[in-house]
Amino acid sequence: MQLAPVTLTAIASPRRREILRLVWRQELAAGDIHRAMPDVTFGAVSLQLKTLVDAGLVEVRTESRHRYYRARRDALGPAAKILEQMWDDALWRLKLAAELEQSRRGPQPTQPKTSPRRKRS
Amino acid sequence: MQLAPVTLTAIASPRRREILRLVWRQELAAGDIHRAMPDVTFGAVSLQLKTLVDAGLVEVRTESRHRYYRARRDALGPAAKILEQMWDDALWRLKLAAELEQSRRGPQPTQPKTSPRRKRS
DNA sequence: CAATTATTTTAGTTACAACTAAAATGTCAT
DNA sequence: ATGACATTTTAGTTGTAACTAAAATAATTG
Repeated sequence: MQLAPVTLTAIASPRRREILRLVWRQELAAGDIHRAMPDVTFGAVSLQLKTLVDAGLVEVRTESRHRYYRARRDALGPAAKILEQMWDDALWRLKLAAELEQSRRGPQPTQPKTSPRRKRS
Repeated sequence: MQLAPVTLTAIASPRRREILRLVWRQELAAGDIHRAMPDVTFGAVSLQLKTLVDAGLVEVRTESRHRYYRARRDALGPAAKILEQMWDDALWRLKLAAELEQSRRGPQPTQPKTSPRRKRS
């Protein structure tokens, strides 16, 4: 399989990666996708979906009034791994942050926030 | 190893991919790199080099008047494979094109290029 | 048919990446 | 120091990606 340059530009956009993540393992209607990202208009989401479809990275199925989108994971080839890894890493970091937050509330913070010096002079 | 989003935007640019290819397996001075892409100014190349260095994808070594650049293949992680594959594919296509060209000069073309007409008028 | 829902498309705005030309910086030789 | 070379940095231009608001399309329901 050949990885087109358009694939690289497609996954370089955070917004499109967000969409890809949503439809990675399940079909979602355009409206569902928009509901998951309320900071942009429906039109914006629709345009990005079109970009992804044109790049061959997402497939669409029309059913009655709805249009269901789903990632074509195979078409992404080696890029699929990169995305999954990025998402895993992000989860990992979130988890770490949450644990840190937790411990900050608890009895003894394991690490002072800044200036690790014990004492000077 | 964590693959930063900046890596994706870095390799999404054809110009930066061109540079990465040049310094993939050898050090090159900024001037050498510029000489290999005469369609842009030296300044433009220098800016892209800076972008690549800032993204951590290229390292630089200063020696006397020159600055030598080289790809950090390990820092690219899974993206390295993608790039190499793209370049291999491009070579592959070039090779096919060359063979086609060759056979066009030879006795029997295996495939007419377009419009199989023998002669006009 | 009209009204409702789901989505796309158009036209226009804005932010930014990639570039150029020119000035600035740094390094070596004389 | 002066000049030549190698490169970076600055300031300004331009093309385009990402967006918004609104109009257009399309399917469904009463």
